Amino acid sequence: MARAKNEDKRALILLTSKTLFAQKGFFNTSISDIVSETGLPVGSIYTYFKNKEEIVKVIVEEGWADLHARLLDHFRSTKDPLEKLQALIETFLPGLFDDLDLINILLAEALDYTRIEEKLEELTKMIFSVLRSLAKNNDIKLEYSKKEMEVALIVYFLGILHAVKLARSTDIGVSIPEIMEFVKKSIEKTMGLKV
Amino acid sequence: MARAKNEDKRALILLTSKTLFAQKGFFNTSISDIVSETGLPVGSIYTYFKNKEEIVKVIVEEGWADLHARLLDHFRSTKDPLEKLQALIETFLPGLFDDLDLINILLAEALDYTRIEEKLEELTKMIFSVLRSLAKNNDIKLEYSKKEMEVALIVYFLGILHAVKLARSTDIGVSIPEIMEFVKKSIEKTMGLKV
Amino acid sequence: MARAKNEDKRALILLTSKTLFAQKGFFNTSISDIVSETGLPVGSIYTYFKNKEEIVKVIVEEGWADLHARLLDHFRSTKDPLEKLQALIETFLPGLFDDLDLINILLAEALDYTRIEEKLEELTKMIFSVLRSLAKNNDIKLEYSKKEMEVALIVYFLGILHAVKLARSTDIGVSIPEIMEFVKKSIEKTMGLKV
Amino acid sequence: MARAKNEDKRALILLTSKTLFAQKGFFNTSISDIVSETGLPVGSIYTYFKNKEEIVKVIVEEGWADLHARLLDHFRSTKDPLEKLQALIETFLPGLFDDLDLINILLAEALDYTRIEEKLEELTKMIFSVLRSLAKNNDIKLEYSKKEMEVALIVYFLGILHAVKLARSTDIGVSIPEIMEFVKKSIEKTMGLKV
DNA sequence: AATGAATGAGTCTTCATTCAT
DNA sequence: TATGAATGAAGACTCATTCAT
Repeated sequence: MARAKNEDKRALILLTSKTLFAQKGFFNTSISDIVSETGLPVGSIYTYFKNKEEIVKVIVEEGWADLHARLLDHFRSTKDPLEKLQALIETFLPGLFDDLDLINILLAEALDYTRIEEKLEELTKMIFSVLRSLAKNNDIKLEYSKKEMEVALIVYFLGILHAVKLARSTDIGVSIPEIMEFVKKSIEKTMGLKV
Repeated sequence: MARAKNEDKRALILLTSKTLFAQKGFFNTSISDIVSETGLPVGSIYTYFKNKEEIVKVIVEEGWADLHARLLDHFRSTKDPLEKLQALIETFLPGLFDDLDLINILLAEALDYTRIEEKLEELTKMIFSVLRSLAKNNDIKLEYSKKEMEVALIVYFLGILHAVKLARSTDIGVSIPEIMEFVKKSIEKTMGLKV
Repeated sequence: MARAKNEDKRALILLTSKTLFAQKGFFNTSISDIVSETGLPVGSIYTYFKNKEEIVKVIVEEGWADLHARLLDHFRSTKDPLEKLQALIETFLPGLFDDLDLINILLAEALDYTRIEEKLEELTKMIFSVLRSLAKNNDIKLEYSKKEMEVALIVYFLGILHAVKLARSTDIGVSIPEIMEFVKKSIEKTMGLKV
Repeated sequence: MARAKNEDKRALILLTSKTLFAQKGFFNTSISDIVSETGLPVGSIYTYFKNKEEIVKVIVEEGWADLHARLLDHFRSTKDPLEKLQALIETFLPGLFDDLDLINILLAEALDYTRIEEKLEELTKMIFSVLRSLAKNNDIKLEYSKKEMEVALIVYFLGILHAVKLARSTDIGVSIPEIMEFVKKSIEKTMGLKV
């Protein structure tokens, strides 16, 4: 009885807000902007979300969960660490780069709204374990300690995200394929193998 | 004298705003916060700056100019590219890392208020020319093209800044000295020499 | 059976609302508060009551009717005006004082939602007639005219209620037994007899 | 320099709000009502008061302080306790009754916004000391203990205020002069003297 | 009848900027 | 020039009530 909560509306609010937050920033996007853009009445925003802050939080949380799940899928589809690495580079990263809105939000506001450090740690661990297996399998002597790898991965990941963001929104003179190429070459150099 | 007093006020506004913007963000800092913190009357803020936006712009612009000048000073103090590189690593970077407030502002809001891409380009060019001389002087065959170096420098620079920011404000499990160490090692690996 | 269930719901709404209105006030109590506290669906509130206002009105109306009925019962149980007076003082007043929630609502909002003056008049008449019979029976010469008695009863009644309210909710330094004692002594003084 | 805060505006806001609060109640009076009625811009309300709640608090606080001061003046103007009592009855009470708006606010909302019990205690002490001197001077044996007097004064005061409120706003059948008369007679009875 | 999502007018409050003094 | 009161559009959010299911 009574109307059931409408999943489509929730999704519409999230999608619209994500675009707006990415374009204009969280603070420059008003609830009234979201209302105009979605065509929903103000009240409806609040039947689906406690407040404006919760909207960003959910965008980040669900966006990240999605990325994470996709990566896990790729990792589970093979045992070979090299294939895992390839999946990471050829499928996961481009997929992530497509979600520029999420990247924007993550880099701009996520710090205040979600534990970004936990997410980075999750990711770092997964990649580190792949690289280690890869090294083991191919008899590669890694020149970096665990801690060094950790630092490297964090710096790379944040750097790549930010570079992609700038690549799309400014005249930085660097393209996304070039960034992809850089990532690939770096890994190849570090691991001494072709991907 | 009166002039000096005015400069003091301007500087006070900039310093206070910088701290506040870095701590609470641009949008969560009100002019009235700046007024309370500086003890100046509201009107004064507007005799020194056109509006709130101009305050961030000046903070970023002057902050960057300062960094840039410091780097140039170091570069001019020697002809030896290795010494230049060392100055970069041992003086410039730590100096930059000390200005965490500026880093915070640059990464969070700068995009909207200043041409960060131009600044990155400036920096990239300087470093690139150092590395090239270094390679030439030491007969190192650089394995990266100019474009690749550009991409690499951008990714590294942004990644390092963001990592430092996170290192200070969250529990990311990575310290600034570790980040410094990573930078050094990366350069040594890439250039095949000790710094 | 189904009917009984409905009566239960209606009663639950009234009881819960009464507590909430007394605790937080009518305007600080939202329908949603009543919903949370009762566990009933919002819609149910509106199948039992036209709107929020009607809930207070019913609380006051039924609460008063109950008090009135109890008083009448006591009065009917005896012919002796002295016993009536005693019933009034020893049973009715303490009973009323126990319904602090009703007192709170009556004093705070009743004016807007119910004809409190009619209720006061009803009560005043009953008490006045008791006192008159008492005076007659005991050959007491009342020093107050009818009008004066009316004023006195109104002032006393309102003053007592408000004092009880304050006694319970603030640190007024006066207890309910002390108020009871004052009432008794006043009547004894006025009527020149022991109760 | 700059405009000085305008005492007239502050007074206008207080006066207007007092009337509105008394007429429609605190919760039924919106800031926007105050704005319409005063003709001031919204912002101005907030340059003079922190928020809506502060407006009531100030109304009550300043209103009470005024009453209190007036009473003190009367008390200081004479040493004779009988004259003090007369001042109380013939000047202070009528003055208070004229400020019906304040009475309304005091009885309706004061509990939540001001320590009404402290105010009652202040008043009670003053009156009690007058009555005691009076008793002493005239060799009257007071039949009430200090505590009893306290209770009596509280009940009387609250009862009178509430009765006056009802007398003005409803059809309670009792007039303010009649209430005044009752007060006078009660005191005369209790103290055994003419006022 | 029962339900609870839907609605949007209305709430209080903020705040960058202006301008009278 | 220095000041800080004045301004009002815009902000996020609430909530009694309705009505589709």
